[in-house]
Amino acid sequence: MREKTNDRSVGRMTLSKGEKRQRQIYDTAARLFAQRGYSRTSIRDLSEALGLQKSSLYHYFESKEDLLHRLLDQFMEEALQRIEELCALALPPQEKLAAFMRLYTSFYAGDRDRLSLLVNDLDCLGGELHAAMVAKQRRYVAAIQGILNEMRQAGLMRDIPLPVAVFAFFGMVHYTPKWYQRDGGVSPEELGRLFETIFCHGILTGKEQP
Amino acid sequence: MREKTNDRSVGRMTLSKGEKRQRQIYDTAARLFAQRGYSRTSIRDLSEALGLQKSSLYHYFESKEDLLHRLLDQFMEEALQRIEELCALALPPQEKLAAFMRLYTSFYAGDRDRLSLLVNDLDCLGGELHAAMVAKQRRYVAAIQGILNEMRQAGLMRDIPLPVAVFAFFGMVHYTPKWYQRDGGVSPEELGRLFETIFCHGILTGKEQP
DNA sequence: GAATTGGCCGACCGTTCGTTCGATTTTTTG
DNA sequence: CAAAAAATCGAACGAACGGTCGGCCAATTC
Repeated sequence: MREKTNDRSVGRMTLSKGEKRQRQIYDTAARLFAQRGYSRTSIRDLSEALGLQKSSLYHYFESKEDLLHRLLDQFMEEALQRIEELCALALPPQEKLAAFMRLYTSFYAGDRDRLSLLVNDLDCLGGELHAAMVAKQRRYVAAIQGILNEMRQAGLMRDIPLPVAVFAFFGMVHYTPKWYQRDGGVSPEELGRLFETIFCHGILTGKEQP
Repeated sequence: MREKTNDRSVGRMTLSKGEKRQRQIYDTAARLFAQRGYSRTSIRDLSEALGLQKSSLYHYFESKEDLLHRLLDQFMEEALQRIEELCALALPPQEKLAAFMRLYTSFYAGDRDRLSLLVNDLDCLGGELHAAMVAKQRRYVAAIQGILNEMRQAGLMRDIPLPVAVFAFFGMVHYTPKWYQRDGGVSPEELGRLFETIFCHGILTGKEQP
């Protein structure tokens, strides 16, 4: 039950008891970790929230760190897949930039718990696990940096250092777990459009904009 | 040596041995807490970095939580003082907004360690201490929200919900500890001007801009 | 120079942490 | 329905944590 891929579950619609439990554990862990932070949330906290003994949990992950890694890895992998899918499209850079921001924002702000882990607790991983996650993060940065570079060369961008622009955007999105709530009247998709407005008007010259 | 105010030190230029030690301890604590996070940094870590026994540290603060609170309180108090000083000035709202952003950014990005504590470890405080810090934070939010409200009423702002605009800005600045380094070619003051550019063009209509 | 204070040490305490292990119960398989 | 596998339990472990206490040493005060 702790193997990375479960062959029997592909293409089936009913979940076995163990699979249901696994999802329940992962979701609860993400929620608790996001609420109180990974390091201050104990395995005991998690087990009590689930109504299980803490020793029972170790049938679903190898260690607390492994649990965090699985949560982060699944989340980032899905995001990366969608993003690189979008980057492969043949779109004019300006439209690609806007689409990127809408996708990134809506996906991340749409799963507040996981984003919170990504932003706050990634450094709790050590050694290889940490390095692997950082490597995945760099692929995001490279993606948006590539798009912005095109815009710069086309003379469409203000005189702002590329990293400053990139991290201004990441800052907006990655800070959302601290304040944004889905049920507050603004959907993740709307938030994506709003960030697109702010960022595009913020870093682009209006030369070719409507 | 752990009293909140030290009468003998006011208006004197030389620091006693204990006062020097106190600063050394606070600065080292801020650095370590920022590097590895408050909860994962032990009193033992701090004592080893200082070359002292951990019991010795308790002459300078009452508890680990008290130490964090002092770091945050000093930092926020100084920031608030400067900000409310600026807000008291009779400036047109647009200039005030720009000045606010430059001040806020340069002050916060100028002390990466303390900002990191503020963003990441404020929730490690419990009860009254936490409530007091949150109350101070609200004064920032109220300040910038007030300015933006003026701009909105004057019809100078895009159709963006006020909280979204406010936290987009806070997001940019509060995310800087994750990537920004003073010696990377951009000074905190320059960064403030860049964020001003991005944010103002991002949320304001160009109607009354040069 | 004696008395007082502030700074520091080293040993120790109780608690909580993540993790392990063998036994037992529940579910799935043939 | 029996055998195999998966899931859960309860007790225990060593390590690390924040914090305390009494005594020692050096600096300051009178």
